[in-house]
Amino acid sequence: MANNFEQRYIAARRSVIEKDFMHLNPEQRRAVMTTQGPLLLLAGAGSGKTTVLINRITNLLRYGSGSDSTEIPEGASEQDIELMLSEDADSARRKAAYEPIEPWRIIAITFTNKAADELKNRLEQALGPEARDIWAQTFHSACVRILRRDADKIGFSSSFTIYDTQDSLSVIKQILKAKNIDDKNLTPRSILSQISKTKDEMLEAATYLENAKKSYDMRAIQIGEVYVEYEKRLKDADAMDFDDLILNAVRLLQESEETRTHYQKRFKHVLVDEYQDTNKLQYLLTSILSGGHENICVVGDDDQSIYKFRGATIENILSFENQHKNAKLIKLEQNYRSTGHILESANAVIRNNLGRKGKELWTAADSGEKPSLHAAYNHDAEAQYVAEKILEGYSQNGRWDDHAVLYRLNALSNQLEYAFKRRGIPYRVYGGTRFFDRAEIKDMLAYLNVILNPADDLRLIRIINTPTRGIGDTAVSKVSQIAQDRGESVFNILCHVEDYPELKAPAAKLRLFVDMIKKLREASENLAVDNLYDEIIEKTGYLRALAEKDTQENITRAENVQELKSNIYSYMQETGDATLFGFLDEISLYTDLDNLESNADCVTVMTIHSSKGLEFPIVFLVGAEEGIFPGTRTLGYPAELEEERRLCYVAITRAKKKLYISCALSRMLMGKTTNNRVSRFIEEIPPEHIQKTNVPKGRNFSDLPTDLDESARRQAAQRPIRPIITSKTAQSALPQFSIGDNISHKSFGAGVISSMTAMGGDFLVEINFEDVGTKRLMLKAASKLMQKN
DNA sequence: CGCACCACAATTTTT
DNA sequence: TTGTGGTGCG
Repeated sequence: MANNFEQRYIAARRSVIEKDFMHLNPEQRRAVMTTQGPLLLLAGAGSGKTTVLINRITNLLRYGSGSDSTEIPEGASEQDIELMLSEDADSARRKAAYEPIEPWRIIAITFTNKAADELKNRLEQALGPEARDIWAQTFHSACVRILRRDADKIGFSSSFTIYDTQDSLSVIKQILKAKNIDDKNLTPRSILSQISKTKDEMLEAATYLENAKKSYDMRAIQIGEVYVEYEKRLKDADAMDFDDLILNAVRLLQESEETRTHYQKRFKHVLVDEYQDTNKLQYLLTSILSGGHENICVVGDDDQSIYKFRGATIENILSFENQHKNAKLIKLEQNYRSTGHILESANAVIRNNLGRKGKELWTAADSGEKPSLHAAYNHDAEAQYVAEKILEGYSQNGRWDDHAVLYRLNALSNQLEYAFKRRGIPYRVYGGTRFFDRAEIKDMLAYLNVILNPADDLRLIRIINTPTRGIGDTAVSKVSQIAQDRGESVFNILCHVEDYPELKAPAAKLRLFVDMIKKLREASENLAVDNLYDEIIEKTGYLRALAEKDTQENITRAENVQELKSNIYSYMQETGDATLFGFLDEISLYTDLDNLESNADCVTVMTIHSSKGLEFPIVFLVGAEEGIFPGTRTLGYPAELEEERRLCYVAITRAKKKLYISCALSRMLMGKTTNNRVSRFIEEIPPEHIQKTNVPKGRNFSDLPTDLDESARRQAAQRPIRPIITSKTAQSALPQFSIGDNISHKSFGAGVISSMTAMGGDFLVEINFEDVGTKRLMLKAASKLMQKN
């Protein structure tokens, strides 16, 4: 009897909760309502996994484990069941909740800031302000948060600094110099990547070196020696690199029981996005965090694992069910993104991989247009073909940003850019130097870092002669040598230059520099961050130095220096208690400012890798040739080939409505011309799903009759090139300014726009300034700093 | 110290 | 072919 009552209670509760999630498909709903224990969510491309994550968290907050718990509350009664089955939805809902989870007990981990932000925003949309208490963070920022609390337990201060990759590389370069290692096979990059791998294995530097010595591996010994020194220098500088953030967080959690139990008790639910991209360390972190309750939900797609080269191990997802007993597996296979033929093509390609869980995407949408394969005469003709198809698409729906062009190799972007420029197609290439990686930004941040912490030798040396103040390499290496020998910071040595006879020559200049830093430090105690920043610009003369030459390059740099200030502003606005430390901490892990300003109507041009997670109505996949995609390097290695195939799968599944695949009969790459066959991946698409045009039947393109080549060549040459756009089309991207406008610019003051020339989706504008004369600026960047009068 | 010239190498990338 | 980094000179 009691049993029967329990069952009815549970069923009633479940049906109440289910009503809230009827907008989801059955698998999605099952995922949302599975709240207990380990859950592996295999989410195919475009299957709505973020939606599931959001709804799952909603369910946890609202109903706790009500949807799948077998427990019932004490004192549950028949009346409760009746209430839950009644029309009174509000009361029913209240009754259905079973131990609802507080938002701060949930941690959702992503890889990129972009993904974390999207998650945060969507959570807040769905749940309101209480969503802010959910830890929705990247692996790295979550680890920083954990480390800032307890870093002293593992020998760092809680205000440790974070070295980015460039910082790490310059430390390694310094070490190589000091150790006099000059080996072409031991580049700083390769050493760093070995160090990174070693950290992923959780091997101490000393242990790594020992092992290397035991096996008489000369290369490893050298790397080991560098690694030991590298670790020492970072420790001395109270610094961690990106890998250390995860590694040290894991160590901290392993070594300190207090810390470990603190988080294990705190977090009742751990969710991990893009699980196929995790490495061993990240796996460890998530399993420690979820230790005890095992409420860990990982979402991923083994078919989209494309980051093996940076340590991601597909094993994590393939063996999740072994690592976690009682793990449940739910596959999301219904695709809401692409039309039928595109999906079938993707399925047909990925089916050839062996190392996968196995999924078949399907869609309720109609089959749509077939993907097409176009073989162009050469890379030039291919780019023209793409440009024409884009113009065609634009004329149909009046949007550029419906289009994306994807390629395997960055090197393929040149031809496209050229073709787009000639036709006035506005485009944006992703993946250039990022804002925070720009030298001028790193310089300004270095100043801020040094002001906060003068013992930061790395950053101090970076700016000691930037802008130039007559302190040369010899002076710098003397000072840092002294600092090394005496075990003091460079700044300390500089404070007492007079004590060192060998520094007599540059002493005056060094003292000037130290005094400046000291004054800025004093100023930092009283000034708000933005005013301090102005003071730095003033005292260092950074902008003045840039203004000495008004090259386009320097103008852009000056603008970037100003732009950083807007970051400071927005930080200050968002944070009640804005401090210099707070600002630096926030941006140390935030690297993709560029993405924020991408709302202009442009064609997107990028690598397949960076397209993961995005979608576009019309997608072009260029360079679909053997030797490029898959690349020559991968040919003999089945595992590598499978990764390339996954990459192809990612590319295909970006397309919503139309997919244009193209290849070139002959292509020049790195100065050499080659004739390649069509990519094997494309050949794997059965003819009923793909439309081939102009594709030769022979084994090799060079089998083609030459006259066909000739006519194709002539055709390509005679194709009319649209004049550079002067009219609305391109201007729709950048509408605010036109010739003759009176404007005022933050750095240059008042002026009049005298000319505008379209350039690759942007405009080169010439402005006559009252004070500083005529300058030529790129409008996109400049428009942020100026306004119409 | 800054600039010009030459050699050399060149998947994919986030934090 | 293109971009970068190192060297040597003014």
